[in-house]
Amino acid sequence: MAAEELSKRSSLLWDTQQRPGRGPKPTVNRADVVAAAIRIADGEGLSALTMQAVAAQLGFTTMALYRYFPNKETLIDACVDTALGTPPQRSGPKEGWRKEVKHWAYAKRAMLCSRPWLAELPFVAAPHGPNWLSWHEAFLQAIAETGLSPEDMMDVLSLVHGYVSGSSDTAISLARATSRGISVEEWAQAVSSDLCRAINNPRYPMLSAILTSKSGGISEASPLPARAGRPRSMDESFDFGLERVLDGIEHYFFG
Amino acid sequence: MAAEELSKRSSLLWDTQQRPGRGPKPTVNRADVVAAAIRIADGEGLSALTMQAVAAQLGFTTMALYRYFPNKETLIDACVDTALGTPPQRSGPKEGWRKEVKHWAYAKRAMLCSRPWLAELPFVAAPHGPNWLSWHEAFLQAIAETGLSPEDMMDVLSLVHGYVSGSSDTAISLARATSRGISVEEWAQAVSSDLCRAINNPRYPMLSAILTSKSGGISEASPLPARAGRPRSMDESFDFGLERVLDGIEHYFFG
DNA sequence: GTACTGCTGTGTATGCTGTACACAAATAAG
DNA sequence: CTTATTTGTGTACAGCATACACAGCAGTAC
Repeated sequence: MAAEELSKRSSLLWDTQQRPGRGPKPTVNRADVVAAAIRIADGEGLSALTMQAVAAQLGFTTMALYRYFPNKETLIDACVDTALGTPPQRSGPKEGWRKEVKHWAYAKRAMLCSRPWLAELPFVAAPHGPNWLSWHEAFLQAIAETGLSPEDMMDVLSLVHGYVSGSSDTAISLARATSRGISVEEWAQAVSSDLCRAINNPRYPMLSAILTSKSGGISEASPLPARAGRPRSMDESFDFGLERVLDGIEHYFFG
Repeated sequence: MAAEELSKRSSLLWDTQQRPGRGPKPTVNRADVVAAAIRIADGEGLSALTMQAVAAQLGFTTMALYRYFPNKETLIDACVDTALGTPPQRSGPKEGWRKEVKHWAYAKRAMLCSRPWLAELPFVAAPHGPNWLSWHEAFLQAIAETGLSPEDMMDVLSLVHGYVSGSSDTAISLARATSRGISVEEWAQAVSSDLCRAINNPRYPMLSAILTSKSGGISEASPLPARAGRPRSMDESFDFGLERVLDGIEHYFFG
């Protein structure tokens, strides 16, 4: 049964290896192996992360790695958790839950963008390691003062967490492209040329209209409070969405 | 430069192959190849999706596939777009933007969960194909009546889209596990045993407190409007978050 | 001390992967 | 009919994760 496999993977993440005294001392430890692997992923992308590359980085034979991790999957599990890092420490007095959550959200987005290869892994399927928990812990501390019930706190956590990780996709995609030597302009060109295939295509009337409208065709006719009509940057859109999420939380819980 | 590669990948997604008359008729077409590949991914997971497996499924030699797709990456691009499918057609009168958006969000979540292998691909990096656009189109139609400006519509789209795809992670992970023969109980057990490592660990005081509190320890002391104290299911949490997102949008634009 | 045990890193081998290349059969255009 | 072009095949290769047997080291038991 594959369920045991899950718990094996997980236990390796939490295992503090105490070596019994017999035999030669290992020349490195698991953390060193993980560091080498992350260096490769950071520098050359996930596809360059092979067992041979990691071994070479450490001056080892490939097979020596299997003394530290039983297989590549568990090595990657460890890389993911280490790469998540720990959320930045917020020193000084609390600034209110809303500001605290915003800091957390920005930090998480920045972390994800700085390691675009993380998003190439189905890392929800990976076991939850110490650092993954520490991000959750930090969030809960950010909203500790609100006095919400445990269940509500977890719901708020999964709401914000969901929004942040989902809406960072585009930024991550850009980060990956630039780390592969594609310029921002080239990337934007590629994305927009995909979108522009909708123009004048009867299958996409709304999209077509929006893409051709010189910002305002629709909003001018509308009596609604519209923000400035210029197109928004990715970061502005992220920020806008985050504010709406926080509004939603605020209105529900704190009227 | 890798930028040309992006546009090559994209153009294959939109290409309606008209074959010049010379040479033998191909026995199948691209759609057949994609269908075979998706059948494999659906049935045996992404790791079983090899060129050899797809070819075997079609009764071909492996190399024959390269007459239809120049490499595996472009085949997968096509699989992703096809697997996204088209959003369900909403017939009948519109029920108001809020209900329409909810329908869209549920449909998208259901689609993602029904094909957990989609989440194993960095598919934001993939080019945006016809079906990807059709989901965006459907969303825009859901909020068409609001009369928002094009820029605001796009921001609302990316907000809801971000929330839905990000917060479906856990459900997708479960779907993947069950499709691999792991029972719901086993999966829940694995996840919760990871979480429970936080208990009594001084690194995770909040998490520890929340996990040990029998639902109410914190909320009882709170004068805030709390929902029923029982733990929520994944779907309930998703729904709760979605409502908050919609609240946020509503208050901002239609306050 | 000496023998034993269990660990480390190495060397070699295997099966699977994506894919390059040359070719034969098939088909339409001239 | 000839010629050009395309389909599917066969063979080949490099790169991948990993199984297995082995050599040497470092403690433990006597």
